[in-house]
Amino acid sequence: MTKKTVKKAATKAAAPRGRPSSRESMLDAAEAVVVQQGAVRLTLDAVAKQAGVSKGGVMYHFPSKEALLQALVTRAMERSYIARTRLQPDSPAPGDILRAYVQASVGDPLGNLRVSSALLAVVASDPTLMAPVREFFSKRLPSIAPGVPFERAAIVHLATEGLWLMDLFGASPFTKKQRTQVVKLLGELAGNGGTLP
Amino acid sequence: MTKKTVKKAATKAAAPRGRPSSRESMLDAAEAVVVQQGAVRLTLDAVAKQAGVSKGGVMYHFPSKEALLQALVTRAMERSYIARTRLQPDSPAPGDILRAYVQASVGDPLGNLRVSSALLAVVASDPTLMAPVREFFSKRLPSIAPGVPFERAAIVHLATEGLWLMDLFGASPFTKKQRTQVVKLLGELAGNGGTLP
DNA sequence: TTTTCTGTGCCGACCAGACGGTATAGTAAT
DNA sequence: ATTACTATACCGTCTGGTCGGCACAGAAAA
Repeated sequence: MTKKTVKKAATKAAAPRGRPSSRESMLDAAEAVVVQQGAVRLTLDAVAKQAGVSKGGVMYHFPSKEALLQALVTRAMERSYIARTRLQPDSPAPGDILRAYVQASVGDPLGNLRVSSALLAVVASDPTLMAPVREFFSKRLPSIAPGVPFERAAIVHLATEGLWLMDLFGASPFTKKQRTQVVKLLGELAGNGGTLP
Repeated sequence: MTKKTVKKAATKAAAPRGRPSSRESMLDAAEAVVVQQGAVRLTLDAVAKQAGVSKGGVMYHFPSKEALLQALVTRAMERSYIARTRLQPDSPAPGDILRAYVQASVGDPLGNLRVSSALLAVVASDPTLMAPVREFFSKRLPSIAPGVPFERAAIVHLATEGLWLMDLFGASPFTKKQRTQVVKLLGELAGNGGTLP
């Protein structure tokens, strides 16, 4: 019945003290459940099963489901922030940060699927938990496009989010080639040089 | 003893002619529940309560929850389509349809909130039901922008969806003034004349 | 006209299972 | 012994779904 797996031994030693890997793997499991079964089936049992632990194990790390959702949204924002800043040059020219944001948002569809799944689960379960996300979103645009004209930054930002949305719904109307083309154009528009055909 | 005559054709071309009241009001109730409480709380009981009927009454019109979700997504697409085509001129010039789409997507935030809530409930509950929506989305862009260069149409389309997403999350980074400015710019870009600052 | 029949629309009680959460006993390593 | 973690059992509530029945409209029969 219950398979006692010992697979967590891998990262335990490598991980710095204080941040055990099982917690992270449970968050991974939660995202996987959302991707595979939908947000309403994100239950503690489902997370436990997916993570290969018991429900008690999940409850130990997350005292309530709300705590799980909160951790989910926190990690999603962290990842989103990290993915963006990692691509940033040390001394950015105007448009560089915006371009890094575009790349981070569309460059890793699978990673972004996880982020969006986490957010999806949160809006679906408890919209009030989205407050920090709202703030995160609201502050993003201003911080993202120094030296870029407002309208240009706004359009690039919105279009990037739109592409993200399409991925979330799996409803992109673009072929691979078209998508590449659009992404390239977004990158050019992020700099001040690009123009629209 | 209730003989269930199979005469009841499912939600096909059944136009809401004869009975606009109950069924529609239940769908309204479902959307209201999602808006107010989140998609996971979209239960048959909640819909019944919101609509002021009993659960049995809901089950009479929608034999299963899946049927309810399906009706929800169908109506959402219909509304979205209607809202767009209503703004269309009789003999559209290049860019007119695209501009009508922008206006429809951005002009009625409250109506769009209902549409997006319905879709949100569906992705959350059963992602597989989104298939028709995907098709709807995929066919929209090509049909929307005849005579407009692909890249331009793509950017306008994506940015509009992005704005829609921001509204859905209640996370618009724009002030009212800025939003108006962006919408205006989108309208200009929809025609072939607009340029980016 | 009055009575009987029939189908529609809805109700309320109920069920089996799933849900979030609690309590507790256990293991392995420090 | 303490700490860090896991597993099992259980509880009260909620879930989607079933079922028998009620009210009422209109058609049919008297």
